[in-house]
Amino acid sequence: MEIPQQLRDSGLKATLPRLKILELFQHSNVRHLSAEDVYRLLLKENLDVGLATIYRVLMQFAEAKILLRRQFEGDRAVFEINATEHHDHMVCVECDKVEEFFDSAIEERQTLLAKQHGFKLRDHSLSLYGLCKDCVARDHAQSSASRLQQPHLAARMMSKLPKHK
Amino acid sequence: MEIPQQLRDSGLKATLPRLKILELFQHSNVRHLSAEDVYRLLLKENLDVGLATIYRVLMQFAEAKILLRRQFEGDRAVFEINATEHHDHMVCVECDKVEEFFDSAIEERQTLLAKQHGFKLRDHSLSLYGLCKDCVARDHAQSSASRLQQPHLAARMMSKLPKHK
DNA sequence: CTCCGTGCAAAGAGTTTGCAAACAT
DNA sequence: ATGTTTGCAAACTCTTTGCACGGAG
Repeated sequence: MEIPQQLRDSGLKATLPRLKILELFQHSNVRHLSAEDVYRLLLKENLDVGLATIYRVLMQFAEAKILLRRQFEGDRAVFEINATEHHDHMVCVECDKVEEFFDSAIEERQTLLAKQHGFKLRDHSLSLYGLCKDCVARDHAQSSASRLQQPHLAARMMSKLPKHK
Repeated sequence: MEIPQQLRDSGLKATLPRLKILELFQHSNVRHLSAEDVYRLLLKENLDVGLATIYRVLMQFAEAKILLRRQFEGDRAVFEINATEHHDHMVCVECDKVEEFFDSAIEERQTLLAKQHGFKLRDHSLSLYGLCKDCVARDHAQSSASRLQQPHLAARMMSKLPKHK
């Protein structure tokens, strides 16, 4: 669907900040972005947007179901585009990378358990926290090569951006 | 185990605020409390504690594994005593009540999925959000008895405390 | 007596809101 | 033209921290 149309369907005018933000989520290779991530990426493109606007737009997009808001451990919320099937997440506690997964067995158990408790399920969130494949490998390499003084061998996709908090 | 002993084992002196807070978690019929919940409950007992102290104590208890910190949807963290087996939560989006559940099938799938992704699992959190049995019943009663002008029929265990946020 | 722990006030991080100017339609 | 949207600054919420006093061991 055309992007401007997608916006109009939600009663939102097709403004530059909104178009750019949506574009980011559709084309960035990082699917999960925080308000600040979006802010910095737009500044990089010399877009003069305020952080407040980004929060507002993200909120509107989430209400319009264009984006999904996710709250992993910690304080910052991240957003992802709502185009794929429902899924849960594995979050790397070292590089913050987010992987998605889906398991119908777990989904079914959840539904069943809710029913057993007389609970009317509306939403659920499952997140696994740990070390991703890359970080396990890197950590292992480091402990072997011992005294390389923490090379901090890359990995963060949002490269330069200081790991806030 | 004696409470003061439990504290000393963690290198914490047995002070009044710490004793009272621990006592709260051990004897309150509400297992999940936020810093502010604790604050208000202590004030009710005419305990003159600062909110900052509560945050500090909760943090120390969480580090000492006496309490577990949980972050459900939204911004406030809640704590519960770490005395029972691992479990996950169903959180009522209407009355904020928290129910606990455990399902070994889900646990096993999680472990398996992590392994398949080369992910070194360290922690995980699963929360179901929806309406608890009581709220479903109350909502249903209301829509039948129609115009009773929102009786707000009870339910919140933390009674008088205004629903912060 | 000696630190550890406390209350208070102030700082911090992330997010939201009020407002006048700028923009989409 | 007109109702929306924006950027800025200030407000807000939850949490953490600095500091001097007070209490535990």
